[in-house]
Amino acid sequence: MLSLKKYLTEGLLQFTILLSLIGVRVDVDTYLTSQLPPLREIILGPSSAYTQTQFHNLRNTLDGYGIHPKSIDLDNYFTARRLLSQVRALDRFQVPTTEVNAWLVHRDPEGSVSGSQPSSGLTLESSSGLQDVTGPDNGVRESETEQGFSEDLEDLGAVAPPVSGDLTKEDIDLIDILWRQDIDLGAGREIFDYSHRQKEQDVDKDVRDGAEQEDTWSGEGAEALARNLLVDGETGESFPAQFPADISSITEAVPSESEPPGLQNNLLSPLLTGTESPFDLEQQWQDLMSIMEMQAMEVNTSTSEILYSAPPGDPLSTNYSLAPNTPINQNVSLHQASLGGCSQDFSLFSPEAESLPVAGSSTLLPLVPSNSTSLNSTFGSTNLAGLFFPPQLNGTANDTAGPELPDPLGGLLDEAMLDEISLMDLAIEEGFNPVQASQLEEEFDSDSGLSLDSSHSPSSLSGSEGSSSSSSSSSSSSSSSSSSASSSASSSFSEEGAVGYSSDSETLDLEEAEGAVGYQPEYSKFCRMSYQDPSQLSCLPYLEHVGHNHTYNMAPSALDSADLPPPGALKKGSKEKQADFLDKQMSRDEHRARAMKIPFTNDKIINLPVEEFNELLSKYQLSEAQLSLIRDIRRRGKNKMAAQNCRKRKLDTILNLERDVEDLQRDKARLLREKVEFLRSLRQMKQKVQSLYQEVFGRLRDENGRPYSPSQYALQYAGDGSVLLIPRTLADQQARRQERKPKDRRK
DNA sequence: AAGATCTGTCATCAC
DNA sequence: TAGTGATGACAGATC
Repeated sequence: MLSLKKYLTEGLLQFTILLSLIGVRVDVDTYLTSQLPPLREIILGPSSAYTQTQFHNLRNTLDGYGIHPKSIDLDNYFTARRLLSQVRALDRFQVPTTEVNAWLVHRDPEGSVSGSQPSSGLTLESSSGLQDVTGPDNGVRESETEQGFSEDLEDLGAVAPPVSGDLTKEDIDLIDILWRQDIDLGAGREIFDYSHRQKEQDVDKDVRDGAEQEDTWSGEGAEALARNLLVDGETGESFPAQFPADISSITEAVPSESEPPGLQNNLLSPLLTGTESPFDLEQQWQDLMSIMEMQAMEVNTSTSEILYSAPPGDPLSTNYSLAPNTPINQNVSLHQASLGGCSQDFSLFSPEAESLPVAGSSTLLPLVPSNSTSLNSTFGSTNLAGLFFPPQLNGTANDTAGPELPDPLGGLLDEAMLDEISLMDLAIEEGFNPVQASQLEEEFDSDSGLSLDSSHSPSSLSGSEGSSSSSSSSSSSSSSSSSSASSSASSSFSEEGAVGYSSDSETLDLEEAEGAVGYQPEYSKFCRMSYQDPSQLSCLPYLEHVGHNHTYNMAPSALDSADLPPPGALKKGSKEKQADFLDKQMSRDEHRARAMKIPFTNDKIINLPVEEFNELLSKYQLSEAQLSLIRDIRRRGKNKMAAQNCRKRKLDTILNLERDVEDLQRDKARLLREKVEFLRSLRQMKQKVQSLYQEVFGRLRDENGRPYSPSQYALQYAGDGSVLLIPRTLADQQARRQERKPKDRRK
């Protein structure tokens, strides 16, 4: 059951991730439910995170009755609906339960939705607009899929500058990989270079086809987005560009000096696309959770901090205190809040600019992460503002962190991240080999253990041994089984006197044997294993250099037919040479048998069954010395073959172990690569959630229509699933409590 | 000639 | 108990 689960999970997850990366939504949940209900339990388990999110309350609220009676107008309705859709879409972050208890959002009178966006509110219904967003996103994702993987593979073999004297080169390589991943996730230096961004924007624009230009974004919003959307040069990922100007009045509520690069404006959210979203976060999240469940790695926080501490303020380096399956309610109860002017009905989570925190005319909310302690609060019941607005509060923001974003999912991803990190730790501790990663690159999609042999040096053992025991190479526990199988094969071979461990000789390919230059044991072993069969010996002239030719069991007659030229070719003088040659070919026991005039061959002496052997002895009148010699010959002969079998078995065991090690290293490299991808996805999800928070918070208005200051208020997920706007001080207190709880639990 | 490797043999144990 | 297989150890042969 467990193995089946692992197998299915691995395969389906990889396939699903691949599909999702190329823009195809795969509803695994539906598939599993409709077609293979047991598989759902097998793969996901009864407590799976695939539990459908309940949006009933949300929908009910949306469909007419949840709108604040004081602000019932179409714009507000659409705005509210859009925001709620975004909240709904949080489900794809695999937040188990989502409800909206209340929706007390005021429409800011002066806020003109249609003012800056002609198609006010229509963006919600504009499928074309959404698709236009997903279109380039697909391109981005595809490119990321290709470049990302290749880059990861390149990174796996990359050489990083020495970090610590205690670290090995492989450790450094791994750290470098992760560090590059952080950069890829939006921390590129290009963010701070506006001219450079302009170039990349141009390139990005060129990439986009004309269809996109026809979308509903063709107005200011689209241009703004185009100006600010950057595509990572390496990964193809989009990340926010810092907008130098064009900051709306809403930004006054937020200190601009701590703003992260990037704008939140003009972000068409994939969350609004519903099931059409190419970037199915739910899917990825579920995949991630399944993978992590499968891996069940040990948590190692300390090492993880080392691993992810390279980029300052890296969300990955923060502490996560919430279990992955912790219920996270997304009920949006924006009590006492008014919805600000939706001057632009942009969306939050454009795949292209998912990390754009603030938009031109929208609220500019700083997303620079502060010290990690503010991120320790759990997602479910603590201060969200502590996650999103730490800079204003404690002033410890690191401006250089720029794209390093706070971690709205920090708590949510706590254990998951730790598990993943621990996996990385394990990989590092066990000495992940970049060379193996490069090998992995060559056989990226190949799990065949045999392919690895191609990368071995000619002097490697595997050249010939890979073929010698290929039948048992795929099994990790094949040492004993292969030995027994080979023994059985040898028994069938023993009729002709070759009671050898003959698996090698039976499976060895001549070409492969030729390729096994430098490993003479295999040659000689092949010779040994087959020398009892004269035909095999004679057909292998290249084995002549092996001087060991102990035709121990071979009768002189057999040697005649096997090793000597045809009788017609013999000259008179060569008979003596032939006799000498035969004498040399004979073993000591054969010489002794000949000297003692044993009337039958050593082959019979050795290989006959006991009954036949005794019967044979009874046929002749043999002296005591002859009988003793015969028994010694039989004993030595059998022991010789036993020794051969023993050595062969020992060698096979070693080879199987070697192969198992290779397989494990390959699996480790694969898991490591998957982890890197998962971390990337996690980062993206965090950025999206963070953007959503900013959007929601930035649109809140008090009774006077003024935006709430992020330094004074914060959004908080309550335990019942509602989202509350609470004073900052209260939120901080709760955050501290949440920090203590996990510590107490650990104690 | 020395070292490595292969092979046969012996001793021993276990079945 | 004898026969047989497995295996460590040793020594000789060969490269």
